[in-house]
Parts: sequence; C-alpha cells; structure tokens
Amino acid sequence: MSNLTLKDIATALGLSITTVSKALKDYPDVSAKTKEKVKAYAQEVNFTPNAYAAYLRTQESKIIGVIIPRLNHYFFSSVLKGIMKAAEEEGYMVIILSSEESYELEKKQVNRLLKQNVDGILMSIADSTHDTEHIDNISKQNIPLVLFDKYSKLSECSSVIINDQNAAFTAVEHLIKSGRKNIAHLRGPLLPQNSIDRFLGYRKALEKHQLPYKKEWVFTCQVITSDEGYTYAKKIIDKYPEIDAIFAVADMPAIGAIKYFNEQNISIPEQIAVMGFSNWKISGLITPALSTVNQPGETMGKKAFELFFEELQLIKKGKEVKHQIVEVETTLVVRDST
Amino acid sequence: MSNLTLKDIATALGLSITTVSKALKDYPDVSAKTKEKVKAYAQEVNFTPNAYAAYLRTQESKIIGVIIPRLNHYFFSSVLKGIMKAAEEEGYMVIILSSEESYELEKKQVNRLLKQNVDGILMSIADSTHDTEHIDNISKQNIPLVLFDKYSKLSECSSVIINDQNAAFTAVEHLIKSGRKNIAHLRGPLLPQNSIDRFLGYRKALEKHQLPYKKEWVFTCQVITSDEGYTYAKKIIDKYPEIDAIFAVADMPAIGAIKYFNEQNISIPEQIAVMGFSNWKISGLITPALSTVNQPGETMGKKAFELFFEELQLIKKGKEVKHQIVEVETTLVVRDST
DNA sequence: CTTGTGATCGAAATCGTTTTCGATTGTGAA
DNA sequence: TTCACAATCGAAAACGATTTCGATCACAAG
Repeated sequence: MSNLTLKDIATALGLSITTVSKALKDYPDVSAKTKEKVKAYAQEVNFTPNAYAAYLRTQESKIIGVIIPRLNHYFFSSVLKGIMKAAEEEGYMVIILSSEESYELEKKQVNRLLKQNVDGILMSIADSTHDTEHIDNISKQNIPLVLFDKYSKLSECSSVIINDQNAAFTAVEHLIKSGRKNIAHLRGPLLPQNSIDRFLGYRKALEKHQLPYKKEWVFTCQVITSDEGYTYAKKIIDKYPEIDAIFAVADMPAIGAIKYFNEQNISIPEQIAVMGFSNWKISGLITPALSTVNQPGETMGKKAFELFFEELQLIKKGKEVKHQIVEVETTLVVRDST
Repeated sequence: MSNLTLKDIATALGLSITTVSKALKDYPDVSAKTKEKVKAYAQEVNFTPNAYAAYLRTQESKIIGVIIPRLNHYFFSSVLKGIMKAAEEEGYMVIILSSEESYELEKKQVNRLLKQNVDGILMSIADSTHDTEHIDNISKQNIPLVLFDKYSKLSECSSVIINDQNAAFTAVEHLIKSGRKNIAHLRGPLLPQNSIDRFLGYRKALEKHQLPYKKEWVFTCQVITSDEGYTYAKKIIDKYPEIDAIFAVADMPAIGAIKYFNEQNISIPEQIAVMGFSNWKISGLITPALSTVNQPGETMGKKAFELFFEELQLIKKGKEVKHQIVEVETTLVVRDST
C-alpha cells in the first residue's frame, strides 16, 4: 500500500524499469501484450508515478502558485474556487499564498513560489505594490504569469480583468436614471488602477448627464472596509445633506454606510440610495438588499487558469507566447438600496 | 539567475558537490574557512536547494495539504489563514483542496494529497462523510493527520475543536436570562457531530432553566444557508407566534431569519430575538447586528498546524505519537439582535 | 621511523522516473 | 544461407541533493 515504484512493478512482472515506464506511457516500442499486462497490474496495485522524481526529469511540477492580497475576502475566494476547479481538471495542484496587501510580503511570496518551481503563477497584485520588478522576474524565468482583477500596465503578461470604468459608469448611470442628482463617491485608494477606473466611470456618467462634478463629494477609503463607509456616511449626512445617492468602490464600504443610515433611521433608498460594487454574497442579505455590480469571480479564476495553461503549452512547444487581456462581463444587480 | 545547483557552486569555487552541500548544512567535517566561503557565495547568488531533488533523498516535501468542505466560507477561510501563517513560519507550503461537502470528492482529494506525498494533512470532514476508511488510510501511511472543527469519534487522530455543546448552552442561556421563554432552534443536518452537540446544548439550557422542550420548535437546515433561515422564519411567524427567540446553528440561517423579520417589520429583538453561531464578519454589519458565538477560526488553524508539526517531529524521531484533542475557547458576542 | 589520530575533503551510491541509444530477437527478401 | 529491417526490450545516463564511506594529509606519540 505504501508507495510503490516502477521498480516494484518491474520485478513483480519480470520486466525492466524502462519497459514498465514506457508501457504506462504508451511508447510505440512496447508490444501490445506487455502494455496490457503492465497497465492491468499498475491499475491493480494503484500505482501512480512519484511526482518529485518525475519533476527531476521533466521539470514539470504540476503545481501552480496563486497569490491573492487577502484570504478572507469573498471575491478572492470566488476566484480561488474557479482556479482550483479548472486546475483540478487538468491535474494541477494549487499552492495559495497571501500578500496581505503588502508589497514586501508579495515580493517574498513570489520568490517562495519560484523556489518551489511551480509551473505557473496566477496573482492579483497588492494595492500597495508600486513597482513590478518582482513580477518581471517571473516572466524572465520563462514561467507563465497571469494577473487577475488587479493588473499592471507596466508588466508584460496576460490578465483577466473587468472593465471597471464601464461597470462603474453603468452603476452611476443607473442612479441618475432613477432620479438622483447629487451623487457622492466613496473611492478606493489612489494606487490600484481599479479605484482610478471606477472613479473615472463615476465622472464620465456625471459628465454625460450634465451633472456637476464636486471634488468634496469624493471620499477616499484608504483601506476598503465597512468602517470607512460608516464614517463617511456620517460625514455625508452631517455636512452634505443634499447628497441623495452614494456610489461606493466596493460592497464593504456600501454596507458600512447602510449600517449607519439604518441606525439613524435614514430611509434607503428614499432619502439616500446606496450602490456597491462586486456583489458579495452578503450584499443580498442585508436590509435593504444592496444594489451592486456583479463581478464574476469564479469565471475570472477559471479563465485565468486557462490563460496559464495555453501559455504553458506554447512555451513547451517553444512557440512565441502572445499575452492576452481578457475582459469578463459584469452585470448590474439592482436590489432594494437604489 | 535561473536556478543554479550545487554543482554550479562547486565548480565556481573549485570544490566538490559534497563539500558544498555539507558546508551549507554545517557538517562538522568541513573547515570553518570553506564554510564561510561557500555560504558567502551561496548568499551572493541567492542559492536555495531544489525542493524536488531534496525530497527524493529526505522524503520530506515541506508541503502540507488542507481539505475544507467549502472555499467561500468565512469560518474556513479564517482557519486557512491561521494554518498558512503558521506554515509559512516553519517554511511549509500549503496545498488547499475543497471537498464541496461531498464524501466522494473528499475521498478523491485525500488520495490526491497522498499521491503528492505531502508531509501532513489537515482537514475538516464533509457533512456527508459517513465512514472513515479514507481518513484511516492517512494514518496508515504514517503521515500526520489533524482534523479541525468537524471531527470524527471513529478515527484515531489529533483534532482542534470547540466545545459545541457548552457554547450552544451558553448562547441559549443568554436568551433565557434576557427573558425569553419560547425558544426555537434552527439546527443543522443530522450527521456532523457539531449540529448534534449544538442541539444538545440547546436542550440542556432549556432543561436547566425548566423550560419545556418542544420537538416542533426544532427546524432542521439540510444545508446551512440563509435561505433556510428565511423560510423557517416565515414558518415560525405563521405557525408559532408564541416563539420569542431563535437560536440558529450558524450565522447564515440567523441572517436569513433576520432578513425575513426585517421585511415583515417584525422588531428584533423586541418581538423576537435571534442568535447565531460562528461570528462571521458580516454578522456585525447587518441591522440589527447579530448576537452570536465567536468561533476563533484563525486560532484553530494555527493550533492545527502546531499539532501537525509536533506529530511530525515525533514520527521523525521514531517516537510514539499520542493524539491530542485541543479545545479552543469560544466567547459569547452580544450585539443588538438579543 | 612507524603508527595512530584528527581534520578535511570527495567519490559514489541513492532517491524514482524519463529517455536515449543500443542490443537482441525474428521475419522475409535476395 | 545471408542480409536487411522491423519489432521488442533493457542498460545506462541523466535530473539535483544527500549521505555513507573512504581517501588524503599533517602532525603528535610511541
């Protein structure tokens, strides 16, 4: 039961290690009869080749690494699920690491994966990541790299993203079309492109519908938490009572804002509408249920693995790899908060 | 830059592979001077031994496998976080697999990990798992196994658990002490011990305070979702208006119930109190904030890794391993729903 | 001068699989 | 009968690190 080897099979069947190995891999220079015999026996004793020994020759570990900024995060968990499902189908194992939104830790995790000789790396870069040297190192080692959600304009690699700007535009336009005129924005940190794009989508929607853009109605969440939403909600009510809608960069701040409004008996959406972004499971469960933009994490994960796998095949064949940027569709989810 | 080997270092320094290897591992039969030289050079070129080649000799992969029933699940994500942090400190990588609460898939994932030659397996068994043959196979291969949260009375291995019965007892007693007399229970499926224990804690609390136990006030959630809570909340209001409190087996059903009550303008906790279990992040963010039992996932994960690591050391030294059951403390979290 | 001892170093086997390159048969054609 | 050519098989060299077991040398003790 405890792991047996090619040698064991060879001696059991009176063959050489070579022949057993070849029989199992359908080499043409093994007779049909011995192939039968070997395969039957291998099946019987439940043999699978030792992954580490195989690696030494093939240089393929059949393991990919995934780095996400946070573990305890609905969206990233969804992406993971998509990646892991797709990986399983192709016989890959997944090693998961978290950067905890730290640039330093992210660099370290990339190095750990490179040392582990993973066959590829899928990652979403941390908000605080400002240079891409560690990322470029991956491509230099000629192993496939796929970014998802967060991506970098600076590095050459495939990515799976959504169109943040368009999605935000649609969300804000929905607020406008439902009659709101004074729309605030809880934006994300200054660095990742996603916050910027969502902010730009917000501005574009205002512009298109000839609503004035007011700088003081944009509030920056340094960390994307419900607390920030809660705090800004209070500020909005106190200082800018004319605001009749909030578009938040993510569900969490939106939920924080709703919590504050609920506590103050401010009616949603009558007095103020709230719009989130991402469609976390929880957003459908609070009262009032949060309108948001659905960001299909599982699909993105699946797609990210597929991009990796395609690139790997090209590299193995020695062909040129062309990096792809795949945009996944988002959808507007209208619930009770708007 | 691309991975160099002991041989590269050896030729660069005019030494043998053996000596380089020994120098790096502080063997006594290498002079201090050459140790210096080798270590300095290895540092300079950023050498780390190839994990797979090392495995072939040492039979240690420095990888552990983790199987959880669900990926997109706040509690299990927290456990993962604890495991991964602890693993990182000891230089271990973590391969994560999901059983999706399926017994068949769980068996398959265990086998995948065994084939991968992981150094240990940490897992939380699926609700639907009814026999433990696949689990016992792990111990037979003499690799450490640690269960967490869900555990099995049938198999011999270490576990990290909470005292579900006591925790539930405390939760229900809190409802009673705040004046509730007619307390319903949304219990979990019949199989995992956890649901049973929480149910038993509920009964014990009723008993101690001389409240009658009514079978028809116990509602079974086959799957632990908010939908079930929502549905049962409706049923409770319609059929048993005398019920003034609900103790749910988990936060999700509790949140579903609260959603229904909110929609019907039934005041919480005045008309009916609601108590959850687990303390998911979301439970503090809904209105009213959910009272619940804090189940410290990260601590449990950390502890689970420590148990694995202890066992591994014992096995390596050829000593007898004694399995431990570690109980982690839970705390009552009183918020606005009770 | 021999012998023994300690201090350094390397050759070589090993882990289990893959793959190249021969070696060995048997068959049919010349 | 001899030669060419498939058809089958196996020996052996990798992959990179670890570890056993000697080998070498210097130097002190006898």
